[in-house]
Amino acid sequence: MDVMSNQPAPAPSRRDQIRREAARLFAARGFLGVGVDEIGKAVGISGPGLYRHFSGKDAMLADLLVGISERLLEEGRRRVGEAGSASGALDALIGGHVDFAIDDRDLITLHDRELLHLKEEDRRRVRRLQRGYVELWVDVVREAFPPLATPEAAPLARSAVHAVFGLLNSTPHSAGRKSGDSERGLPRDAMAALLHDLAQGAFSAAAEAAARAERAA
Amino acid sequence: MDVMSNQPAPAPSRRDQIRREAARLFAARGFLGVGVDEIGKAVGISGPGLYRHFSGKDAMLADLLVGISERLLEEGRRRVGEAGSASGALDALIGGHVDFAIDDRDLITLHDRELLHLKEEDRRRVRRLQRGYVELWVDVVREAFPPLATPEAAPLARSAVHAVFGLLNSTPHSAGRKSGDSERGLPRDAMAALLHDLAQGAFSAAAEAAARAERAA
DNA sequence: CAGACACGTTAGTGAGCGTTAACTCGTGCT
DNA sequence: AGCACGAGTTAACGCTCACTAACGTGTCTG
Repeated sequence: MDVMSNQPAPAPSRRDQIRREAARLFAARGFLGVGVDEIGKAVGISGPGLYRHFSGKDAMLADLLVGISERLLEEGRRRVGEAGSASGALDALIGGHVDFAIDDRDLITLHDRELLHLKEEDRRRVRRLQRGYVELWVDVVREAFPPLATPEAAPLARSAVHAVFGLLNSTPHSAGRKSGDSERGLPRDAMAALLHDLAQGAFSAAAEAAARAERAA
Repeated sequence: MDVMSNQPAPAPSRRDQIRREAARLFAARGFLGVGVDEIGKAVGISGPGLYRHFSGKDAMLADLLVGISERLLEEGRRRVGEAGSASGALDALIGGHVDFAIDDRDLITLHDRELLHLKEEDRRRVRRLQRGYVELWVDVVREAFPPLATPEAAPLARSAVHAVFGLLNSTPHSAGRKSGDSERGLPRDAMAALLHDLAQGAFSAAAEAAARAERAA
């Protein structure tokens, strides 16, 4: 549990507080459904005091979405770089995404729900990061499953990756609210293991489908 | 393709027009992001003329969400009733959901994105229908995969069903806009076949995981 | 023909909301 | 002491938007 490496507790800045509460509220009621007064109240200041920390409501959302996308891509690249084999890299990618999906449920929700409320510039930035992340997965998956490596199977591999993202990001719909709680649903680690298995099962099925198509041609 | 049974072409009522355009707009920009004037303009009348057909903006969304949920549940029950075996029933369920996810992308998007903007009463109604649909799947899946039929595997089966929904509903993220178009992504039937295979692969993996857990106990 | 009625129109209203302005208060630096 | 500055406060502005009111108009129907 990493009890030894207790850094001096970075003292969550007000900016981070706002990030967390804004993410929670946006996930719960949608970007347009939350007023700035409400976000202010959630962090203990009221209303326009937020403008000392963010240039506007849009900027909060942009900060959140860019942040997630960057973290996902960086961490993904790091894990792939450290892996010894293609299947090991895929395992690492799946594991990282599962952790993220379970532990940062709010952000996962926002990630594909509120993209459209960004200003053109920020949206392009997030889209580029997301595309990079997808590419990373597609490359690894195709290397890990030879039948998907043929040129004809490329669109299939890409669609399979998108579908598996949908699978992994399903946690907001199937689990309870708090982590330490025994509400409806599986305990955290069992859920993580299940998602991991489901994702691998799906990719295996995609590979088999590609192999069948190859044989038929 | 059922060319013979051409009913007198029900002449899409204005109400249906509104449904379709509202679904499109809500899916594209979010319920709170589109104004009634915009919906009006999309169907050729302007602004408050909509109130002759719906009691309010909320009522349009409620109509859409209740409609999808009812159609999914009814069609699901029908298919399960007509199937000869548990695995046949699962196939039929998957096929039905895939068709729906691909052909009614807007509604699929709304289905889990805008539920929170419903009035308490409508939301409860939709939730009950959704729960019924999930139950239908869970029962069929557990019957089709014996390792999932044990009492201990029940939460696992439920989570797997939710995850597979996420997988099947991923089409809005991975396919182009129009059906007859050859934009990025797989052609419709290939996408349908792929999703079918991925879903079955995921369920098989869930069953194997449950079998492993059983053996370990 | 009369009038009921379905289906629209434009103008207006009241509420909510993001943002800005003007001002206050503590805190550290010179 | 004096002062710049970060961090908040309340008040107000301007705009959007769902919804209502009042009014028009063709179309069946008795």
